[in-house]
Amino acid sequence: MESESQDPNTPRNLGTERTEPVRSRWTPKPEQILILESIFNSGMVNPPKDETVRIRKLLEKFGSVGDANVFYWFQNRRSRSRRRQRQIQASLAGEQQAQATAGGGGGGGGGAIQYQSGFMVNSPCLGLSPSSCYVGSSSSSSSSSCGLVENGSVVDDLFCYSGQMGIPEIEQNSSMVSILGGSDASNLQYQFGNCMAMPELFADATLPVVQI
Amino acid sequence: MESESQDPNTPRNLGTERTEPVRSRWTPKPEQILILESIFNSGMVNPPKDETVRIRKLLEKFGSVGDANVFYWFQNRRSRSRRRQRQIQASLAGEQQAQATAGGGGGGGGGAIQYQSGFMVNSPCLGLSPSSCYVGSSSSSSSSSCGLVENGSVVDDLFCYSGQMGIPEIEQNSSMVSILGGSDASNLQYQFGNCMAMPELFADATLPVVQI
DNA sequence: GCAAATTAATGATTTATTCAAG
DNA sequence: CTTGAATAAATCATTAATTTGC
Repeated sequence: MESESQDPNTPRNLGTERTEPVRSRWTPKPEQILILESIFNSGMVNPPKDETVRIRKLLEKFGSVGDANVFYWFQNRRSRSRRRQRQIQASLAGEQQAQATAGGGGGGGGGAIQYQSGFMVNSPCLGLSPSSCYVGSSSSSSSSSCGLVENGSVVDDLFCYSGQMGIPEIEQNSSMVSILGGSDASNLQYQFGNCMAMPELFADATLPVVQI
Repeated sequence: MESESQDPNTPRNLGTERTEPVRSRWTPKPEQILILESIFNSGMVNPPKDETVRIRKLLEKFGSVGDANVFYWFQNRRSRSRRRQRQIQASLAGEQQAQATAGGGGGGGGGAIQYQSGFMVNSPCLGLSPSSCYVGSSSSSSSSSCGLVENGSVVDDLFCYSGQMGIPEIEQNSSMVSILGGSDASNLQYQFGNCMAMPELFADATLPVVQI
């Protein structure tokens, strides 16, 4: 009720408008990206809702996040990973025009992404269960309730994924390096989140309430 | 660790699975469809979140619904409306192969769908605001808190959309007729909603909590 | 060094497609 | 076959990198 919210105008910017709601977006912290990447690389590329909540709670130790942000992240991650894979395939096909079925070994090439749209046991290593899920925050973290230690080697432990990972997909280049380099968990610039209209994202579907 | 024998496949059911949660889906009541159609036809083809909640609350007077159901309904409605439009266009183009720009009047043809990705003032007639939004439930409604009367003519009033509608799109054929024919608001077969894993649909995004 | 301008990366939204219940 | 649900693809829009001129 009381839906007398602010002026429902300005779907996008009008250019000369200054009363923009300035819909700001979540900016994941380096540690959060680490966690997300590790989960994704561990094979859980499409976590179900309950797992997403768990992931969100874990990420919240490093800055405020919403479930939707986590969901979006995985969705985008999946999509872009797939697209990159396709582009690689296309460029290879275009490059070697007619040299198909070159029986290269299993190591380097592109691996097919294995979805698991329904469920998944758990992330093998980072697991989200109270196992050894430690993230190294480089300096002056408050050591909150979750056991987060600052260390460099545990970051590698984060990526252990118990031997077999879901997606090979060699792409440590993008952000991981800079993360491990210049991480500083002190700046908590928390956005405010006006989220005027996100059409997706609803909590209840398929009748959570019965309501006779 | 426990990755062996947990075949990460089964994106959907394997068919032979018996421990299926049996994801049952929402079955909108005729009155609910009426409301939804009227809102859609009134021009609000993509209601923002708060409007969706309002719509859901209105629909709940006729049976249990979730916000996600409402969102899905509009999404599918938009999509299929557009597809039908396209098919009509395609068939027309294929039929009259080269007779383009036949200056026919404004009445019949296909109108372009006008999205409103961000907001919308309100539904003109049905409005969801406590205006004259009455839906005719054919018999023995409980006349709950919202002023819902049973009447045949108000159904036409429901579709009034105050003079100018958003999408002409002649398609009263599909469901509206059967609705007005065999409506009976008494059967409240409420589903249970197990919703094992709906990856979309989350309530919070863009940092609802601050949580320093 | 710094800030405006430009580009790249990516979070969020919408559309198209697919699957499956009824 | 219709249509609710789910997901992938495409697109939009904002934030971070970066370049550029001073």
